[in-house]
Amino acid sequence: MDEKYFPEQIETKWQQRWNEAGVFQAKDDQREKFYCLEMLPYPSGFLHMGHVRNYAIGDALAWFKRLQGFNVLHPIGWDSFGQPAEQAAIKRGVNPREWTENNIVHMRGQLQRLGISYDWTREIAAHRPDYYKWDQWFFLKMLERGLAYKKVSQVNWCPKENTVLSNEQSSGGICWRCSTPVEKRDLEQWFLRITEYAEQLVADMKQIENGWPEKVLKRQSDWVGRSEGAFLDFAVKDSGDSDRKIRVFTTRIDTIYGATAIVLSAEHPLLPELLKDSALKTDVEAFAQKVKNEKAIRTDLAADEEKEGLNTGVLAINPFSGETLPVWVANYVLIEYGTGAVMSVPAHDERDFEFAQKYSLPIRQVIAPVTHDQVRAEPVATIAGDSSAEMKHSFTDYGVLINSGEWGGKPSDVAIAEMTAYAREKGFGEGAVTYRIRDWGVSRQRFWGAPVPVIYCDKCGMVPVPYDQLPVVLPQTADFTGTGESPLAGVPEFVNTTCPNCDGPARRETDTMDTFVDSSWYFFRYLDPRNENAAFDKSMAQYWTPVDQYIGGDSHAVMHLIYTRFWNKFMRDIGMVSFDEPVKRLLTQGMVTNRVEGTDEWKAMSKSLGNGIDPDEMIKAFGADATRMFVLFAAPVENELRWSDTGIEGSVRFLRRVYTLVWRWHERLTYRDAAPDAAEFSDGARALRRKTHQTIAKLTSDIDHLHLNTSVAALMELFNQLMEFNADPATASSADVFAVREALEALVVMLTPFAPHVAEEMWESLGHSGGLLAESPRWPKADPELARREELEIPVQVNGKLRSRVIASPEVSEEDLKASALADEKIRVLIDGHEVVKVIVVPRRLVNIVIKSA
RNA sequence: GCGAAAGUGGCGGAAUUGGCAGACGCGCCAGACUUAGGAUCUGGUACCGCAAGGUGUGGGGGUUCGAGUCCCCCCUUUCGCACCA
Repeated sequence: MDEKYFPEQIETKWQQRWNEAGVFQAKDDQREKFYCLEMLPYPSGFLHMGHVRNYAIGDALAWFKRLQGFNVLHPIGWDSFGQPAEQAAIKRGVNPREWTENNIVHMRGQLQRLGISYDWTREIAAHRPDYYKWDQWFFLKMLERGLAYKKVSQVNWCPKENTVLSNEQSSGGICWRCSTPVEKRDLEQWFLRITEYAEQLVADMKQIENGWPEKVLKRQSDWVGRSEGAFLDFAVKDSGDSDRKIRVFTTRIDTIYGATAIVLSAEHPLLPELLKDSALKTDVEAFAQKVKNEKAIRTDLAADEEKEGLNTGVLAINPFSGETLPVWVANYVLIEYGTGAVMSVPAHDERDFEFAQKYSLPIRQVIAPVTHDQVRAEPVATIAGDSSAEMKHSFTDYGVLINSGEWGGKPSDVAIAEMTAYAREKGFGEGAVTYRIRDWGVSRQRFWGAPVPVIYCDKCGMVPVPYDQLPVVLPQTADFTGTGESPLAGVPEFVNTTCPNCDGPARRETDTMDTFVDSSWYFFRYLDPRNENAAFDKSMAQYWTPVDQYIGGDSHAVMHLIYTRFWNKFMRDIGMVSFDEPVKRLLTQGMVTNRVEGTDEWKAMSKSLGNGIDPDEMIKAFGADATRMFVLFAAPVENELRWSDTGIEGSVRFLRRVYTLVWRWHERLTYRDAAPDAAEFSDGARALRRKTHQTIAKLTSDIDHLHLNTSVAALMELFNQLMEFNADPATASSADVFAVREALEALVVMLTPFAPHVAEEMWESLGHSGGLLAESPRWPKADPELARREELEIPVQVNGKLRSRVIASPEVSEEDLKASALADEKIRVLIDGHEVVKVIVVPRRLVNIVIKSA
């Protein structure tokens, strides 16, 4: 140990030692396991502060569990397929593979300089064939089970350049390069049937609701969009023969007597047939086309535009009331949801209300508000009773049915159940659940991804690549024109192949997979990263998974985190894992922001805003330990973290002061006397020991709950108390030395999750040269007896205001506490001459004396 | 527009879940040591007031012996959704 704290020296020294000893390698042993996982990074080339925060949080937990004796798995890898590599190829002519590999080398170095305790022997990278082979394997398994399929779907198409555009490239409905209006074009694309699992994705949330942030589950549940209601068939009234029906979906069957129209989406498949005999055929078709065109243009525009519609002249019959209703086409009915047709109930739906007002459709109230109490009576006043034309708003709450034939007088919930059953009985409807989630489109017309393992043969049609021919390896390079068509299509050696079925000439699929496929199951590969015969061994999964703690940004709240749940359920169904949910606890950490120069705005660090902070520079200037500790101390993990240069200096200052204190004591502490008798401890020493054990108790619980900022604060408090104790190593009694050793050792061990390098250094110099902190369970145990306060300062209030304090022992009886409060001099002055109405005594907490004011 | 969450010193944030508001750190002020200090150390630091004392957790009301914490209304900010029938 040097006299002065030189972070750089200490950090390289311990990084080397850890590496040589292989202490972070997870072993397959019998201990209780802890799987600590951080979202794997995209190898963009540079670590940013968001990464540092993510990994510092995970590492604190990993260290904590390791020091507690758990068998900890803490791995890292690279989400290395994806656009930026291909962009670099297009712009600068670099090979995506080289670009990616170089970035990995650089970022790995950065992570190592940060000293994150990863098991590097398990490192994986999505772009390597030994990894994406298993993407392809899973794809084929899904294909076998009918969960992967091909269907025509719309893509953005620039008619001038003849290319496919991504949503981003066609923002605003025009081509990003030539400003030509974008068309929607139909293209065959691969999909994974996530909708098959929609119900489970919602239902299984119960299993994780205690470990996942509520807001993430909320977003996922919105994303799945489960909605209970009913399908209802409205018979089309036409000249005679046919028994055509229009099926609608509704969640409010109880409002059906208020339906005054049926409204179809412009893309409704039945529309052409319905219009066959209509006099308005041409007009309606023109209108429908116009709506379709408008929809094609608005890709990401807000959808609160004017509602427009047109009466088709067709009539339909309300199956409950027998009433005849006009059938309209309108722009506000979505083909993607439900059945693409709705019954329009203006009185009880905002959109229908707006539409009805514009086109003077009748508005008929059929639900009356329930008046629970007087205060809630208000809605009645705003809605007319029988003359519904007076309604100024739609009334969308549940209530009691009126004007609804035999159902009148029934509450909504009862009516919904009964009417649904009735519809089913009579054969014109049934209860139904719809979901908003749609199947996962995984086709990408890109080079830098896992090729979809499928072959097309003129004779045999679509043929899956046989399992023993996996992986389908990406060619070394391709022609990166940036046209939006799959670059693989331009590589004949790749495309041309033979049919596995008939040996005839055949072509390979040239689409690659969405990178979210790679990240859906990667953390299972860490368990068994070199396995050549399976994605992972089942027994490994049995031991290590589910993940105990997953940490990452909340930008992945829906996409990645819902795909990975889906993937797990699929793996369960094919017998690879035995549980429903892959992640027990999830933390979505807050963003790291910095002031944008010249403004008052705090925004996520980025190159383009020029407000980035380079982790390497911080490590150089302050050390990895201080950088990590600051990031953990500055804010609660889930909050936004505003960068502060002076804040990080505070962290170095703290580490340096601890270091200096250890330096002062280390020679005295390396030899141990026998433990002194309890009676030998001075008041100060007992207070120090109390603080030590209180701090141990606090950290043991705080770190587990990832309250890392308060953990660091508690360590600072313990340190402050050590300074206050102010013993001199040269003259201290052996009891004092004992107390200091206990406090200092606890402080050093508990500092490890936040500043592991300097902690190891100090641990060694305190006489533990035999073994690394990293190697054995050294987390201290709190002794509740020592942590207990010997005396309490009990606040005394008069009428709820703090007036005095009395000293009492923790065991004091309520009676005695009351008596000493009433006897207190300051209190006596205040209550003198007043009637004491009541005295509230909260044991160990406070006394409140209620008096009548004179 | 709809929905959710959150508002505590100059700043980041504590507060055992209804019981001493402001832990810890940053910043700031004063002092010490220094040729010097943007190093280090010591002390101070919610607001008003010389003080006694009073006020104080976005604003207003309420429940309670007692409210940052619970309830109602309002304001502001942030996030999510965007015609989901």
